[in-house]
Amino acid sequence: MADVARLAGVSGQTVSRVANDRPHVDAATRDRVLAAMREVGYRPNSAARALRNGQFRSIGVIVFELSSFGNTRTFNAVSEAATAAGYAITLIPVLNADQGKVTGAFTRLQEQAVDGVIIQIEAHQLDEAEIHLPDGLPVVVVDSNSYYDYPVVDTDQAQGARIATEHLLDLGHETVWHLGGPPTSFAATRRRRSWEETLIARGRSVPPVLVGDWSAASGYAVGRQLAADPAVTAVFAANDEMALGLLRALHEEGRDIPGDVSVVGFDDQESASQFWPPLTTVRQSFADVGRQAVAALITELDTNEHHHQPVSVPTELIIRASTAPPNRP
Amino acid sequence: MADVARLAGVSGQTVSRVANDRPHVDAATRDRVLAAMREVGYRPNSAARALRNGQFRSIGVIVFELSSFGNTRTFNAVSEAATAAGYAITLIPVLNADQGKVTGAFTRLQEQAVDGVIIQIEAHQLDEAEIHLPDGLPVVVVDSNSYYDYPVVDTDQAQGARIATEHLLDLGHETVWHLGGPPTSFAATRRRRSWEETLIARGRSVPPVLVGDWSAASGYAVGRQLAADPAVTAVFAANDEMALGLLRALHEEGRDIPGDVSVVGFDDQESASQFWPPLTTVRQSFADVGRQAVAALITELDTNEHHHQPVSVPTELIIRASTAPPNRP
DNA sequence: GTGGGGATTGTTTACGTTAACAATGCTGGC
DNA sequence: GCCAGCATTGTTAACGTAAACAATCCCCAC
Repeated sequence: MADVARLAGVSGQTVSRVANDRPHVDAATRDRVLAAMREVGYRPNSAARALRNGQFRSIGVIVFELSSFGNTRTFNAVSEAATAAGYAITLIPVLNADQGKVTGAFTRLQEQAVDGVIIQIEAHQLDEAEIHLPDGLPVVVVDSNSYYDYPVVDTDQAQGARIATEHLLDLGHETVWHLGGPPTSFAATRRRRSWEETLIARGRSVPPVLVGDWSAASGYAVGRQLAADPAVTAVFAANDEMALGLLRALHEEGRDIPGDVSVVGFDDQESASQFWPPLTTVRQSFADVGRQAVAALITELDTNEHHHQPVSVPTELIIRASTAPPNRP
Repeated sequence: MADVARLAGVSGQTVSRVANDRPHVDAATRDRVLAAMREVGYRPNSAARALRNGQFRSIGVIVFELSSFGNTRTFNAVSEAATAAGYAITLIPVLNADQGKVTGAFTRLQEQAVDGVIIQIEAHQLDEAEIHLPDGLPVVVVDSNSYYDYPVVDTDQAQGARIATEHLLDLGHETVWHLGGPPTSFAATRRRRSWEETLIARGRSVPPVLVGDWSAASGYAVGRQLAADPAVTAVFAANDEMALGLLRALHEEGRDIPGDVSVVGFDDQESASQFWPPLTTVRQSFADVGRQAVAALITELDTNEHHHQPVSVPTELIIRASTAPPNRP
């Protein structure tokens, strides 16, 4: 900056004004400074800026398990939205989400001088008492329970599970089995509960829940039980991956899909349309969740006030070839 | 920091020494300072640190298309490795990789005061002439061609394609068709070339290449042609997603896998083992690529010298149920 | 012609940290 | 007992930027 000032024959302050597009700079002077900047290859040093202004134009993101499909997609949307809003993204991945790790991640983010934090970790893994946030560091929580003292953004899990279950019932199935996600997941819990409530509301029997861990392999393992049971004619899988494993188990057992068994997934991951058969599933908009989370955080940053209404992003049923009315014997 | 110093009755310098675990601090004093830190909730301000030290302990990552499987996995590994090494990750996603965007991403990273950059964009999308790096900002390129003036880390695409093709030939197939990735991708190009070279080395005919865009949907679209051609008995798909679409096309055409047609994929994404049938595929270790990239960058940071040998991470053939010897008519 | 007021530019200072140097006190060998 | 030398602690200055304030200068209304 000093070089630029010298070259342009102005003070550092004027360079600063030009760099920040502030008024009160003569057009000729501005051009001179801009030319000098180009010549010197001047880039403002954001460390100094951050130090001076007390903010970094940077958003910290704490993610647990970037490997899973949904988390990745959401993170992707968050990063795009943040970038579009002129914020950089500082990522802290947390491998095994225990208290210490999460708290440590927070500590690191504080040190990184981020302006706000988006936590993308299922909330029950957090113990509020354990996490000490500095006052004034805005936080938005994604994919979690909503009793937190922070704004929460999430897919409307209940609605998604309901339309999936109702779709199968409307096709004429007597009841719907459920291949659930891990009980440690709030999303899984809410999908399971909504499925159950939907069945009860329609006066149907509620079959026992089979539980996987989101992975296709677990869907296969659990799916073998479902495939072997001729009473099963309709299954709602808590995500597409497990549905994929279930499809394989049904194929192996020689059961026709959707002739013998209808399957609905959840996510609408890109390849779901290419499963065999193409999967009927609940599309959730990770992109919207990410965008909304960033929007909520930026609102907090700008206005400095929480608004605690949780944001629920609706889902949409995508009907493909894996569901059909049951074969009447 | 001033508060801590006052509370502990020492100077700021001593607090700094404690914070950085420097010697020359009395044990009693250290404890007093630590207690004061806890009481005040002191966290060092990394902006000031960065300003003072000229480095941020932060690595910038430029990623094109975080949505694709491989990129995401690699990025994930990069973030974990960097975190383990005590570096934070600053992500700049680039949506549509044109020159301007990439250059802009660089600019932003420079402003973010990162210590080094990992570029995870296929290199042919970059035009070296267009990119002006400040001297001394170390760069490592992932997944790209290797004629760059930066260290390059990538999966050994040629070896992977070779073992896939040889596996099919060894099973007794006359030749191997190829469902290739987009020609704009270096990885796709190298896989295609290696497949071709392997066929030629064995004196086999080289069928025309069919090209997809990595997506399962494109694999299906292209796969329909392959499925309709009875001469096709073995296909090497350039990634698992396209293989999934191909499997669907073969199922639709009523062709038995692996009885009529054998299929090999590339990636070994998690669900490949649950495809129908479970997919024989080439496993590439994105985790290794990410770790190596970080290691190379940190070496550069520490020693301040390039070492230009490209790093090639080997692949491994995972044999499952989608490949078998051809049916002899 | 004169003074007020706005536009433009410069000067000073502070942000929080740490390197370099200075100062103090203590230990031990002669 | 005295001084060298080391351990401990404090003081000063600087990193690059921008806010606050000060200083010019020019234009225009009277």
